[in-house]
Amino acid sequence: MSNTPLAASDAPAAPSGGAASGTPAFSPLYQQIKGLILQSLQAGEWKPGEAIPSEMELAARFRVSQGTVRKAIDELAAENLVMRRQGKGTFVATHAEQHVQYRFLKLLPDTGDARVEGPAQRRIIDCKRVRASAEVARALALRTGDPVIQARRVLAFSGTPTILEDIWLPGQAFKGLTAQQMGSYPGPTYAMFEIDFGVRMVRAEEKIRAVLPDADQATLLDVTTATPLLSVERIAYTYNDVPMELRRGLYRTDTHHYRNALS
Amino acid sequence: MSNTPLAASDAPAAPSGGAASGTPAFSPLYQQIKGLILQSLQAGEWKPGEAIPSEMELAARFRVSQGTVRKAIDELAAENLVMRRQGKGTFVATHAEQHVQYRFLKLLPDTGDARVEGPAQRRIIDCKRVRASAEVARALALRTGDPVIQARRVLAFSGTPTILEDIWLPGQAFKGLTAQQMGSYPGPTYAMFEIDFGVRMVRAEEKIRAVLPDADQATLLDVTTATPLLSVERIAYTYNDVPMELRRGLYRTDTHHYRNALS
DNA sequence: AAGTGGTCTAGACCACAAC
DNA sequence: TTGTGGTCTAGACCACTTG
Repeated sequence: MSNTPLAASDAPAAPSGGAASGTPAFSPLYQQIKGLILQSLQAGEWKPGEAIPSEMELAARFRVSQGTVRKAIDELAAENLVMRRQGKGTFVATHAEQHVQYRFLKLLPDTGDARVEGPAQRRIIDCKRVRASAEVARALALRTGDPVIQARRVLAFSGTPTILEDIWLPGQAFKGLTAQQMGSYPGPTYAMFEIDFGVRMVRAEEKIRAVLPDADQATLLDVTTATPLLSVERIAYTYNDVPMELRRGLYRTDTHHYRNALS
Repeated sequence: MSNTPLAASDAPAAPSGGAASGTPAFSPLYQQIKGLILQSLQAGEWKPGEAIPSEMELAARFRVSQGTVRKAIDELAAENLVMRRQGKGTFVATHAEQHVQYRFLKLLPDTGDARVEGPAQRRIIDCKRVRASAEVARALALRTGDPVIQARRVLAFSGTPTILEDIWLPGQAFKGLTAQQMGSYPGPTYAMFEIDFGVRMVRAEEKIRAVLPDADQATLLDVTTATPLLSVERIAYTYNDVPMELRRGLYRTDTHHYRNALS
């Protein structure tokens, strides 16, 4: 078969892209296929937790070999966008029934007994509509003054308040989010975002500092204002690197620690 | 060709492993090839920075197809153990001429201008032979009282002391390490470990907390004892998950932050 | 021109899950 | 038994680097 796939409804453009401009911008076929699958994911053609079509079906749809589709899916799986299960199929990743709950939370109890810790108790302090400050607007790629939803909550482990979080969400996408919703949903908040708002967090970046809490923060975490805390500023992104959440966490690290693997 | 490679000097065992014991312990061919390449890397058959044999050569040596070798190398490259360069070959990864210097250091200046920051000024405070405490011994998989080398140093950026590190190394492997060596080597310390001691750090794990410094630490970092600092406890591993370094870092986060990407 | 890694294909067979 | 992802092969061709 020719390297250039035939024209078809879903078929990709010829692999060798690039017009008269400077760089050839060569893009391999499997990357183009990956992009097409990504578009379908983004468009919601397959919902979180559902199976996507089999490799053979996708190969037929895109007029390429199974191996090419496989390599595209390999990369999506490596980025945690889909999940493969031998004998069953490939499924759209979700924060709900994830192998690890709380995929983005790297705070673990100091005791080696990882994840024997029960789910956190949540206490919603606040949840209101506000206007974006310059800083919040920049983080969420909005304009200063745009409507945002701001929430504050405390997570406690076995009765000890351990995490204080301030969360900012674009008002547009999260219209109608209530404190009730934030507090009552069982399971990860990001799962609730998927189900109730169709917003899927795909990756995140964190900036970590050591800080001292102000009086309010100290009270909520049941520590003194002289207790050093971990400040974790997270920006979470959906598809296409669109920021959809700014989250400032204050972590107590007297019985927990932030764990990171380097390679 | 048969799925079972022929017996040869370097040829892997039959792909379907497992004797009469419980689990079949099936291991795909490419994993076995990966293991064999790993052994050669560990044995020093190819030095850091050198090229390993081409895929065709390895395929011939192991009596498998090029595609199988490719998949094995793919995984090694994903783990940063080797580095592929199209048209040139596959090279043993090194901390020396790494694309990013300081592969394991995630502290960045707050200014978005990443890595415009010059190299850190190093000041060795101390470097001596001591006996392992219970804690150090556990981290390095030694016995309490075994000889270890302990070093303390301060890293400064543009004149501001920013990182205070205490480092413990197994005395066995690092016999003869001097303060002179720690201070005078240009480039990453891990590169010096490779060249002078043949020890290659392959991955690491960090536990991060917020702490207050004691008087000594505060003095060395030019802060007060009320200044919250990031405590970064790192264990670095060579091949086969053998721990070879314990490092406790104190980071000032007034002009820098610890950056982490989640996916 | 020769050698390397990178892409793409087509087909065979294996392991796993569900019916 | 059927269908899924997973492995393995063999061969063709492309892109990049070096001589």
